[in-house]
Amino acid sequence: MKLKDSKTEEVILEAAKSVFMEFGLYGARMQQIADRAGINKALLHYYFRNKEKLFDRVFENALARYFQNMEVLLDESQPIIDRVHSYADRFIDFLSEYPQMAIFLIKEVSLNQALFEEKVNRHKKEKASLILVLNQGMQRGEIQPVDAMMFFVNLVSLCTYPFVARPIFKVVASKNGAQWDVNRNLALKESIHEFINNKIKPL
Amino acid sequence: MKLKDSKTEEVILEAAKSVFMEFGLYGARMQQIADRAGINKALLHYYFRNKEKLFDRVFENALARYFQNMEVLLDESQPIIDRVHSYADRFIDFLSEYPQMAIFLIKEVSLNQALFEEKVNRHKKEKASLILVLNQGMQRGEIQPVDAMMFFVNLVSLCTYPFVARPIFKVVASKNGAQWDVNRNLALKESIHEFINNKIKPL
DNA sequence: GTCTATACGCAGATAGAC
DNA sequence: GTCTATCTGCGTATAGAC
Repeated sequence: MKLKDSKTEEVILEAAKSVFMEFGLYGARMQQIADRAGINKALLHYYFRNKEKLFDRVFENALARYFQNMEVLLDESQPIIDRVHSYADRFIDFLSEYPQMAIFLIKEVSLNQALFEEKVNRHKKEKASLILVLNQGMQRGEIQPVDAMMFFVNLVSLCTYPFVARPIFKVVASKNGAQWDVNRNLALKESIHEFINNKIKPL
Repeated sequence: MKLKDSKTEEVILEAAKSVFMEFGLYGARMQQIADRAGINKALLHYYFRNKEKLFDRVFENALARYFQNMEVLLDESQPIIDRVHSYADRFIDFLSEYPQMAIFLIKEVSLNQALFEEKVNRHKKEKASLILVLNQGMQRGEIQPVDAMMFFVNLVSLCTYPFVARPIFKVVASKNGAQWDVNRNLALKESIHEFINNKIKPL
C-alpha cells in the first residue's frame, strides 16, 4: 500500500529517461543522469541499486508507451481501414514527441535481444496487434487481401525510419536543396495514407 | 608509392569492421578487435595509433560502400523508372550482405552528426543522387510528379528499416505466427516495386 | 613488427558522516 | 535521504624487451 511516490525518484527517472534515450544503456553516464536530476551520483544507487536496474525501469516505461499505441486498433466503432490510418497517425505523433524512442529501442534490442523478448511478453496481454486486425479485416472483406506481416513491416518502416535516420536525411536534404523538418510530418502522414489506401483500401 | 598493403593491417581492419558494426564506436572493445584479428592489443595502436583513428578508417569504408549504391542511378541507357527499381534492389542486396551497416551508421551518426556531415562531404563528388534523378525524370515527363525528397525518404525507409529493426520484427512475427526471415527479401522487393510503381510510374 | 607488462583515467559502486 | 570520499575494475594507451 505505498501511496508515496518519492519526488526524487520521479526526478531521477525523468533524467534517466532523457540520458538513456540519448546515449543508450552503455553510452549513458550515471554522473550525467545525476546532474540532470540535480542530485548526487550516490543517490542514484540508493534509489535504484545499480545502472541496469535503473535502465530497466526506463525501458519498461518506454515499452509501455510503445505498445499503448496499438490500442486504437481495437476501437470497434470504426471501420478497420480507418483504424489503420489512425494507427499510423498516432505512431508518428508519438515519435514526434519522443524522437529518440525508436533508436533507443533498436539500439538496446539489437544488443540484448533475449531481454527484449522477455520484456515484450510482459506487455502482450493486449490483442491489439495490427496483423491480427488486418487478418480480421480481410476475412470480413473490409480491406483488400495483403500479406499482413509484410504490410505491417512496410507501414512501420514508413513511420519510424524517418525519425531513426533523421540526421542522415537532414544531411541529404540540405545537399539537395530540400527540407527535412519536423513540420514535414503532415506531408509524411499524407504520403503514408496514400500507401495504406493503395495497399488495402477496398476498391 | 606504397605498393605494400600490410597483411596485418587488412586483417585488423576486417576485424575492426565486424566489431564496430556489432557494437558501435563506444561499445566496441579494442581487446575484442585484437582477438578477432588474432593479434595483440598493442599492435592495434602500433598500426592505427588509437581507437578513434581505427574507427575512422572503418567508417570511411562503410560510407564509401553506402554511397556506391547510388551509381546505378547514372546509367543513361535505362529509363529512369527502371533505375529506381534497380536502386531499391541493390539497396536491399547490400543490406542483406551487410545487415549491420545501417544500424552502425545510424548509431554513430546520431552520436556525432558533425563528424558524419564532414565525412559525407568527402564522398559527394558523385551526382548520383536519387532526388536529382527524380527531378530530371519529372522534367522529362518520364515519371509521375512527386515530392522527390518525400519519395526518397519513403523508399529508403521501406528498404532499410526492415534490417535495422529486424530483431523487433522477428519477435512480432513469431508472436503472430508469421515469418520474418532473410528469405523474405524477394517479397520485400516486390512490395517496394509496387510502391514505386504506385508513386511514380507513368500512367 | 610483435609481444608482455604496466601506467593511467574513467565510471560504477560502496562506506560512512550528517 | 542526501552528501563526500573512496574503492574497484575495466579499457585505452604506452614502455620497453625481443
